[in-house]
Amino acid sequence: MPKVTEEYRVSKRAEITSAAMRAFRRKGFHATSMADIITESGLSAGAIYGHFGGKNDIVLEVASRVIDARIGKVEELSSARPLPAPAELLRLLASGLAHDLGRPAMLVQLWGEAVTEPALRALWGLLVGRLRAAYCSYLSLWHQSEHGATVADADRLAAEQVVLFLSCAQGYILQSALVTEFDGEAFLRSMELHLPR
Amino acid sequence: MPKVTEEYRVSKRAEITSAAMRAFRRKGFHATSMADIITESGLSAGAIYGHFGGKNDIVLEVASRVIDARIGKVEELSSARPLPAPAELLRLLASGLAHDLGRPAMLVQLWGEAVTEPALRALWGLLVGRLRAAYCSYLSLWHQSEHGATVADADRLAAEQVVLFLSCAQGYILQSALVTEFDGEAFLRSMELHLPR
DNA sequence: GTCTATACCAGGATAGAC
DNA sequence: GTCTATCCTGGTATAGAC
Repeated sequence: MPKVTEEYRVSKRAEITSAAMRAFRRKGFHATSMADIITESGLSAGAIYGHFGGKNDIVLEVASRVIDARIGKVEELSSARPLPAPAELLRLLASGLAHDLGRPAMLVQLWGEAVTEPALRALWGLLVGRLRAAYCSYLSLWHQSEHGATVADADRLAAEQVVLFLSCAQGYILQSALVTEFDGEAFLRSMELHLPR
Repeated sequence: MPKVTEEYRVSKRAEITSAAMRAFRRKGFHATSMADIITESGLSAGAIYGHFGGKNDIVLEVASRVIDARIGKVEELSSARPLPAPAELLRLLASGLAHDLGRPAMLVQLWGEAVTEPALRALWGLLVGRLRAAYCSYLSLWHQSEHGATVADADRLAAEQVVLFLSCAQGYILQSALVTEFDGEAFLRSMELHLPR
């Protein structure tokens, strides 16, 4: 295969994915039809089906992008000095998410979809596993640097606490998607006060 | 209107709602079609549309039932003595939910749906508001009885913390619906260790 | 690779008899 | 109130020309 063709293919997929994200962001996930994606991309049905197997395929790509960005952020912040505090990390994740998606309604719809779509569910499991691992090593570093814990103690604490932090991130996403008068700042302040430090 | 007719109407609605819940529990929410509900109920399309405006209507009823049961549980446990600890309350809610729904996949799909269905979203907002209020007064009682806090202090603490507890409940639901090898016990133990007490 | 046009299907809802 | 049969819409995916 000639290299130009491969590059072209990749960039075309990215272009379509971006268009889909814009559409999803505007109308939500279920309400967006292939016709919407076609319009938004400026391409045609045929062109899109030449690059993706179908709507499901596109969704997988979009999900990867969004969650990958979060994993990248946690990893990046893990090597920042001074290390941000746990609640501060949540705040930074939230603002990155808001920047990418506006209201993260799309993610909530993605969860709903993953319940019945095996491929999406598998992908989600994989990505959240990686996110958890990244969060876990961040937490371990935090306990070492902030409280001078031994590596073993820090790892154990991190493993226990990571599920709590993930839940808070998920709760934040859910509530900001569904509660009309959601007060993100109040939520994050509450995390600062009452999450383990 | 004659009383028998009204009673009949109510019991018929309940019968249909139960059938719908069984179907949802088995196949998930989106994958369940009206045809499935019709089969499961042993009734006909006409009969069902005589009692509900459509699928959406049925969903609203189901959602009410499920969340109402949770609210009732929190209120009931608030007057139990000795008052269960916060993490214990979560454990009891989780087991009640498992009893009603098995894997609470249906709830996650409901969230996804609520993003785009205004009626469902409004209902969800209302119900979660009530759940939050119930949880809040429970937490206040807890701080008073366990730590001898003044009413004012207990109320303030409760208001700050309630969002954290709700997030944990939501995280539990999400993860138990989507993570194949989800370990509910480990999750709850982690809550016991690291949530405020 | 991409376009237009269209086949095809699932599923929610209704009509009309009883 | 309930049944059967059927309509109709919205939406995915494909066929075939360029």
